[in-house]
Amino acid sequence: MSAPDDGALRVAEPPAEAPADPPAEVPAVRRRRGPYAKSAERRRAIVAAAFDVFATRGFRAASLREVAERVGMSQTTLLHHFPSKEELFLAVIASRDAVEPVLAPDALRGLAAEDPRIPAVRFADLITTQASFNEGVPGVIQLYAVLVGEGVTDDHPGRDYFAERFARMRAGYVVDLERLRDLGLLRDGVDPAIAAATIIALWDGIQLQWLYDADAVDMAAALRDYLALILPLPA
Amino acid sequence: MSAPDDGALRVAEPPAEAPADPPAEVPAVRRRRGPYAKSAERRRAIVAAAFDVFATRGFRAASLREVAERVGMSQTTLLHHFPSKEELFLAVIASRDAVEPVLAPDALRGLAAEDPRIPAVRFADLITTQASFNEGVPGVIQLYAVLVGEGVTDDHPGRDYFAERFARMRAGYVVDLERLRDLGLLRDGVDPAIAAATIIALWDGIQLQWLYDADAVDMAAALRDYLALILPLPA
DNA sequence: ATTATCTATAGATCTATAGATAATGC
DNA sequence: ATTATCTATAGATCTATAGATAATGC
Repeated sequence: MSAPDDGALRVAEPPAEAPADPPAEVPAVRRRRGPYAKSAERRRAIVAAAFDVFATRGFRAASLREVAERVGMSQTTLLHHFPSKEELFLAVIASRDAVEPVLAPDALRGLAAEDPRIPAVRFADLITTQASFNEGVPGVIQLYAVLVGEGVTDDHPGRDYFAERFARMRAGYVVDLERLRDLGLLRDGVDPAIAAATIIALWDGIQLQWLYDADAVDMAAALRDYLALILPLPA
Repeated sequence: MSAPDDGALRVAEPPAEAPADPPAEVPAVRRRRGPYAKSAERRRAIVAAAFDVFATRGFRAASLREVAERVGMSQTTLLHHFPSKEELFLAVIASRDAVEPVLAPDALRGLAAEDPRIPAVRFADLITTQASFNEGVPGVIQLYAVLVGEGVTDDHPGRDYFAERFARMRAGYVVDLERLRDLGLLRDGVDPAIAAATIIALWDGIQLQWLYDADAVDMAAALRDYLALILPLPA
């Protein structure tokens, strides 16, 4: 609950070419007091409201006025806390990354402790557990789907974020899949790089179909079935 | 090249409660002449420009002024041809559906004419051929990715279109996969409904990654590798 | 005479800044 | 004294309509 900004004075590094001769006791810059106690909570409320507005409207069509209205403040007060729409956007996607599933995997139940397939089962279970968890927070899925599509448009503030996110996730899965391959747990002929991109692609794509018709697809089943094709998972 | 609208007079059906007694020769409604010769070409130019603007900006952030500017007409003239932004949108997605690949499948090459796997090879080849073709028209991929994400936002004119498109495509693939299953060409344990949704999801998702970094993923390879997991495709 | 095109503009936004007042805390 | 909040507003949009003029074709 403690704010990351502790209110301490932070001064930019002096430029290297500045002659080192400032009188020690001169407070050339007035001390900044930092945000008040309720500020962190206000910011959280703003980010939460912006999360919903961005998810239901997209970044560009979302208006700061609507976000402020939901929080119950004026649009200019909102801009006091987040000096631009883009900074608010970055705070929203950072908050999205903080959503983590309550891990309750029990896929290993009934599996002998010495079963060599355990690493593969764990890997698959982490993915399907997250997918099932996400079904309970549809706003998170919608925010992601809307912004990741909008992100490829010109001058979108999310472009770099999503490009890096994809690269990071692919690299992470590649490491996992190579490890599984080295344990003899990856089906012959499966390329870890292609499988990593495929897991992410399948996940993103099935979420999209789910947003259009939640009854028409089973997100966890689609992921599990793919993973069962490339890993030795118990039926 | 011929316009679907042939310029013939089309009158709305008279309301059922109207007493059937109009003097036969009275032209109560003046004859409409229909669009002039150059109108169809103008409309095509508008749709082409709107295609690009929607792809680079999304539907909501796109402006009719920018579309009109690209065509070289005033924004109000554009509205003469398409009476609202939404009607223009519908014309754009209709034009997208008209993009078809130049089919040049040669996956069957080297396959004996009597090889029983031919239906599976054909099915996979249609998909990967389309995927490879799409790489040559990145605007088509981007338009789709941007709009299908934006489509889940409130009151978006594309929502129904995409919902129906997903349903139609899933149903189509299910028919294909059930046929393959009946021929003994679908791997045991693969559910046609889940595999149909998976093919579409994987395709959409890999296109998204490709838009963010075209060098990082191989769209056709990802699709081919998945299909090779569920169908008996020659290496 | 109808269609195509334009200028002008209504009416409703939008983000962001200026500057005043109220609340908080050193 | 600094932060938080508000009203007022600048300046730039946006879609769509009204109404006039030009081009086309029955």
